[in-house]
Amino acid sequence: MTDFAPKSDFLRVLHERGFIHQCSDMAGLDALAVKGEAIGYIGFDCTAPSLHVGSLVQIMMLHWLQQTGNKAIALMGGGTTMVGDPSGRDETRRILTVEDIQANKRGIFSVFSRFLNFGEGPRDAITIDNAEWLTTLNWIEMLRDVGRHFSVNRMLSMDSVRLRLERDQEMSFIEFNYMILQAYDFTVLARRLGCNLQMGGSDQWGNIVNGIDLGRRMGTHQLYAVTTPLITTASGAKMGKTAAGAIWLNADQMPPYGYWQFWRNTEDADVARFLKLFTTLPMGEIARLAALQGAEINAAKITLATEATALLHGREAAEAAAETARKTFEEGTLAADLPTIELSGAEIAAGLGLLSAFVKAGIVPSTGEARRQIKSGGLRLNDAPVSDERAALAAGDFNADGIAKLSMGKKKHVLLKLV
RNA sequence: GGGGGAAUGUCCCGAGCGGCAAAGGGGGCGGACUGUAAAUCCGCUGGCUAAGCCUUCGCAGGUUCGAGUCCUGCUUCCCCCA
Repeated sequence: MTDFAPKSDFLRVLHERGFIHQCSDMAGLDALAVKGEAIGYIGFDCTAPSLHVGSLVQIMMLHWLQQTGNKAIALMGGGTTMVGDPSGRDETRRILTVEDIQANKRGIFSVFSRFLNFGEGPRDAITIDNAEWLTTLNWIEMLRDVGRHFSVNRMLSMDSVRLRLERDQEMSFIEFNYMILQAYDFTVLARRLGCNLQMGGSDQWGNIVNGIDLGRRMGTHQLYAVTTPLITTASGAKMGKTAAGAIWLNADQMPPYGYWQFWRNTEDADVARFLKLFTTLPMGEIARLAALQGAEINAAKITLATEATALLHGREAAEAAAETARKTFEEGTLAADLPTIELSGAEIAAGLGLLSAFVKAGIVPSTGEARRQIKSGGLRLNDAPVSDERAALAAGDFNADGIAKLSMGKKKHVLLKLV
């Protein structure tokens, strides 16, 4: 793969930016993409109301597919989510209700329009829900048309199944069928939309290749597979899964400022890789940023944060987040658009304890935690360390605009605003 | 169907002679060092109106001054035999 020089913009971009882990047939796919005839899809589970950063690599791949003149399909797994993908899971997924799945689908779709141009034109991206064909399948027909092409012997040898069996972990029949449905999706998309490429994370390789196989047996045109490497941080942690919660892509679950901060805090060793994967900056510019050493690399992190945030939330929100961070961290001044909690004057007059104020601001989960943080010197009111657990907020703690700043650690800041 | 084992601090793993807010990890949070980085070191890691009070060891009862620990029943999971 490394010695292959793609002729198509699509594969060249994916290759130089580090998106490709495996590909079923580089030359074959390249030939299609050169003509702008690659029609690729990625399936997205509807298990949560928003996608998180972990799905961003796939979204970026669709983005590039479209940007390089090919057709992108975002497949919503409204049907497959009812079954549950066992890949990479030790335990059976919780079975979601149909209503939940529908709600999740709406939340997830809102993100795609940021990265893809949807429409009716030949180069426009489209979205489609596999519930459309999966939910009306007839069991006997399915067995005869599709099931006969699957060898149970081979299914048992697939990682997603084998690993479970080897560890004596339960795998229910419904999950066992997941790979059949995903393979079937590929052939349906091939027949309906001329789709010829499925992309996904490296854990999807088995499922995707099954689809290619099924396509051949069912007489579709040649299908192709591309998978991305599993993206982890240099320290080995999975992307986007912090203890504070996942890094969601929907703004109502992860506001632009928080999203910007996530990228700003990237480890040094990850900066270059992430710039390539998660921004659309030209490679030359990335090379320049990647060459920065020591503390200067912070400039690259700021660029990474702003560019990545701009892709998702728009340039304006990204610049605003950058500015808020600059004021807060570099100048130490109040930035008005830090997360803000409103308080009434009456609450202050009634004597709101500082501990409770920190809880109210969502900085700590309990007053007990607030006490502990005070002991280790982690809490600050208007940048002055809090030392007295029994202190109460006073009118004097608020500035002329009726704002006080509560902080924990270096990074967590919340404004209290009198209304 | 028969026999055996397991469930612990609501993030995970895990120890726990009847005196237990419960060992030890991991993770996380805070502090120091730095550059809003990594690595390292230190501290913390049930709740509250806090020298006190309340609630935790699968569920429900029981024995006991006192139960995570003993007894009974139930639930779920695993293993062996059929």
